[in-house]
Amino acid sequence: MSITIKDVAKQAGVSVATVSRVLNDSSAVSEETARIVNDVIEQMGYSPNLLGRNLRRRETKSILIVVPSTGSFYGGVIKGIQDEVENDYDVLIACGYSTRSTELRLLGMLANHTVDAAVLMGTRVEAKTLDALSAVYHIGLCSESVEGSNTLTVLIDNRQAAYDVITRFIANGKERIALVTTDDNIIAPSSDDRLRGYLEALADNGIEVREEYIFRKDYDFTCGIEAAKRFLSLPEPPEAVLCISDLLAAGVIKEALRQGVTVGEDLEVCGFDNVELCEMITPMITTVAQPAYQIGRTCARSLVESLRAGHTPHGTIIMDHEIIVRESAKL
Amino acid sequence: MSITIKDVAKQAGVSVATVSRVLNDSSAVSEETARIVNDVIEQMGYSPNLLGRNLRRRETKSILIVVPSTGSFYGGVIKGIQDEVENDYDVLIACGYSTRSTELRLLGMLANHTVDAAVLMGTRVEAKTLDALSAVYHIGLCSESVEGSNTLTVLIDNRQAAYDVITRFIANGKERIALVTTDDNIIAPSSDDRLRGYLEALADNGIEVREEYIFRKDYDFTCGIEAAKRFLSLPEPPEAVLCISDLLAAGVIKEALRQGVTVGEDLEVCGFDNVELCEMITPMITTVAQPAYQIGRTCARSLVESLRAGHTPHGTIIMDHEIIVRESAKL
DNA sequence: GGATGGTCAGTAATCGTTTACAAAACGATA
DNA sequence: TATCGTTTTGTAAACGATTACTGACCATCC
Repeated sequence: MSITIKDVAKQAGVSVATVSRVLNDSSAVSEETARIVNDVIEQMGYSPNLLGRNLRRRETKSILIVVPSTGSFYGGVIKGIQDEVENDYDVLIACGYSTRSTELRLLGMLANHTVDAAVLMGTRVEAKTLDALSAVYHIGLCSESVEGSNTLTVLIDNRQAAYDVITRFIANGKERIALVTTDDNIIAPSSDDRLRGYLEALADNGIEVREEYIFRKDYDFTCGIEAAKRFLSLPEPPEAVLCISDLLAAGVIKEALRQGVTVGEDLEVCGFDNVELCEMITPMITTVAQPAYQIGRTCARSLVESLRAGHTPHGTIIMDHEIIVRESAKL
Repeated sequence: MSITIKDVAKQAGVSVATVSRVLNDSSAVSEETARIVNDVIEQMGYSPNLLGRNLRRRETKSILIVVPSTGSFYGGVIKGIQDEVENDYDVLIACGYSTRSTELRLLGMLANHTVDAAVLMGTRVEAKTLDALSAVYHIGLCSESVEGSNTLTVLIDNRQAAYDVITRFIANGKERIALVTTDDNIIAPSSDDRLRGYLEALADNGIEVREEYIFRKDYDFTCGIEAAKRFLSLPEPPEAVLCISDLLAAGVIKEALRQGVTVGEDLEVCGFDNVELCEMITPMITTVAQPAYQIGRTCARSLVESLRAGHTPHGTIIMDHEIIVRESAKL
């Protein structure tokens, strides 16, 4: 079938050990022999079977990224991880589809030695299970924490980010400020934190919270449309809206435009994540940017270091967020 | 270190062969023994080392998808592949970043037995190399062909799709019809086919081709903006534009709006791919939908079948496209 | 000339599984 | 009881690599 190290050895007239040495350190092998072996390898098109190698070495030099969906926010994080590990590790991506069983199945790749480490971007796995796993395996979370877990987590201060946006809305004279968020705080505890920031900012500025200004449903575009419909049908519609994702913001904007509301004037809209979409729609979306690339790199660095050091990584790393002002909100 | 089959065997007081049998067929093992072994496995939290297993079995039961970028068009194809192989294969995704060397490195996973098959969505690998690889390994292409290659390819008839759109434009009385495409026909031969369809449709309807109506640059949003700027500065600007991606269409629309042109009336714009973005921007984008999910499933099915049958798959499979009429073009 | 040391290469054990083959256990039959 | 089938189990050889250990070979030095 496939060409193995044995075939190369035979062809080159040396032992498999020598071939292996050429493949690796090549220190204790004469130049002449190395040349011959390399020629044979070249000529036969030999490529070492990583199963054999990894089994023996007890490591795979690859890391797994579990994304909840094939959406586009993750691109930055993935690139960051990729760049950080460069030639040291292969990066594989798998989709967990936000279901616990799929996620656990994927995390099983740690146990069965398919990968050396895993990065999750939001998960349905509970803190207890996660902590049990991350005590033994190298696991990192990006952008989304898990309430009560000590697993390595790299993310922004979501409470503060929301607090900042609301504060700026208020500084600009807005008082009727709404929030569009998700009711699924299992997979997105960040939305809880953002809600908290929203509430605290209002409280700190003596503005009372109006339950009708908080729309909770799901992450996506259509929910944004729904939210806008609700808000705009209110006797006193909000003057500003913070959405916990850019997709939601896009939905709000679309519906507002449809109803003839001037977004950026009559209604200010701020999103979250700074996905590419933000610059594509008219008006362009003002948003809170997460340093996705840096989050990825930082998480990967921790993972690789701990892999090298032979322990598992823990704790939370907070990265800086940034408010990017475009057209949909002046801020 | 990790728990192995030997540990389980010892603990259960049986041989490793018996444990292995319980793990697999479990046919020739008594119920009593099976129960004991399963209990021990459960209790010790044993999970078989896939490196050992795969090495022995000479297969990994996993397939690799190489995407050119982390963009969102691929979601559908990925889901299709995923669903088709369900519990039979793990699906791993890696990003080739449209560089030949990265792609080749990833395809090396076939040679080193990390995966059983690979799916590419557009590649920079040349036909010769690709054919050499696909003669030995299980490789499939989705959505983008490679000129002159016999590798299994699943895609729509891009020439026909463009032809259809242009024909409909003409039927609606448009004569000044532009095209926004890429000049990179290595990675996207589909754009060549679409160009051909555009030209043929014009020719078949006796409309002369105007070189200034063809904008060639790149795939993305900003190129769409550039294209619109060019078109709209022409003494006779086009009445309709076909863009070979939705992102380009979004760019064209954005710039047109900025210049006060009513998209869908003064200027009709049609995109390609039917990404989620289409419904998000105002006006919503009329586009050519590829049956991404079906493309993925079909490709995966071929791959799995040939894997089972022990040969490599070849040839081209054409799927139906569909024009989805929204607001940016009446068609 | 024999002891010493340094290079270079080979032998064989090992990583964790699966599985062909052999052997044991067991009940049934003569 | 001896024999014969059937289960059921164990032994050991793969799978393809790495690497500790050993030894061959050669040059150097006393």
